[in-house]
Amino acid sequence: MSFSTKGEYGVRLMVQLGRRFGQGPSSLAEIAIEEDLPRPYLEQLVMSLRDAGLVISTRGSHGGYELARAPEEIPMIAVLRALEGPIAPMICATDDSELAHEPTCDRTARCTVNFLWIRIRDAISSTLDGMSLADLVPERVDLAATRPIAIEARPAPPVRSARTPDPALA
Amino acid sequence: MSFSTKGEYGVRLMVQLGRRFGQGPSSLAEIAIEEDLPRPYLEQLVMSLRDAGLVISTRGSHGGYELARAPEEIPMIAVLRALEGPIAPMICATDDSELAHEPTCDRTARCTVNFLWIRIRDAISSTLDGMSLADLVPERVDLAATRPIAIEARPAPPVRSARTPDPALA
DNA sequence: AGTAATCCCGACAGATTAAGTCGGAATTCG
DNA sequence: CGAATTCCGACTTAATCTGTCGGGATTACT
Repeated sequence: MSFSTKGEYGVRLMVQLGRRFGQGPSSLAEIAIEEDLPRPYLEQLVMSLRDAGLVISTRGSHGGYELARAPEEIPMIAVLRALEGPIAPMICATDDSELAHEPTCDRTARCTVNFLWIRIRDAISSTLDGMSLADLVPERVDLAATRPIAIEARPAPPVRSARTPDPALA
Repeated sequence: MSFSTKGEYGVRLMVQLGRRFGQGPSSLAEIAIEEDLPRPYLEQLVMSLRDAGLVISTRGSHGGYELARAPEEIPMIAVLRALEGPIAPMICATDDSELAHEPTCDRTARCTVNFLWIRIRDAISSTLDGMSLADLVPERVDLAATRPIAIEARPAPPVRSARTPDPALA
């Protein structure tokens, strides 16, 4: 069970953009060097982020990418969905799962097991719901200093809402 | 982000064994037919489960597999770990992750991002901690009838309440 | 206008892994 | 003995992920 490195690289890219938020567009080449990642590959990833409305691009000289909104307004679940697709621990644990497979619910354990995947999916979703990019933007040093608070003070993500409607959140 | 079908098949196998608990060993061929899964592949999977001490095997004629303990005593996290390896959403998010990579914590976002994987890993772990094989063993019909109880009776998972799983895509 | 920087995008290659198969050896029951 | 069954390693095939390449489009600056 794992995410792909696509997710890893993409999140690192977003963190870099988060650090530079408000400074105008940053070029991919710059970030690729800073993070020591292959630039051509980042080019692929950033397109998913752009299509999801999480970053905006500026073409031409002195162009680059920047966050579409402040890091606080970018839920991590949107980032990972853009990079990795829907959060589904198993193919059947997507939207339609609850009823779509009823007809095949004979004596096999298929649908029974589905219950498990849905629970896991919800656990991941609610964790991610409680995190925004801002939670990852500080440098490691800062993060380490506040970590006990960061972890304990946010036990069960209270699913904060009432913020600008998220276009990437479907 | 997903589990492999190895996990799916393996859990279904475990559910079948759970249904037959106390009836002596069941052959794989039998279960493969019931679940409509390739028997040779199940053979591979069940070895992981055996090595993990979750099932015991009886060789020879009239042999087969059976649960090593009652379904209530088999936490689902053990089943998935046996089938899929450690619950690590990213390679670095295993136990040692916290300190092993400190030296490489320069200005890149690598370790910062690690924080995210650890949160996700913990969310999955605590969900799975609250479930045993017994929660999946009843037939689908029975499960549906008793589900509210099955969920509430185990307070552990910090998953949001008994509401039916969010149909709005993870 | 020209040039350099940058995004944009499709196609491709290589590596890795997952999924599934096969054949046969070892073990046990009747 | 012979049938049923676990056990186990090797193999194949298919898919996916990771990463590369080449060039076109767009813009800022001089």
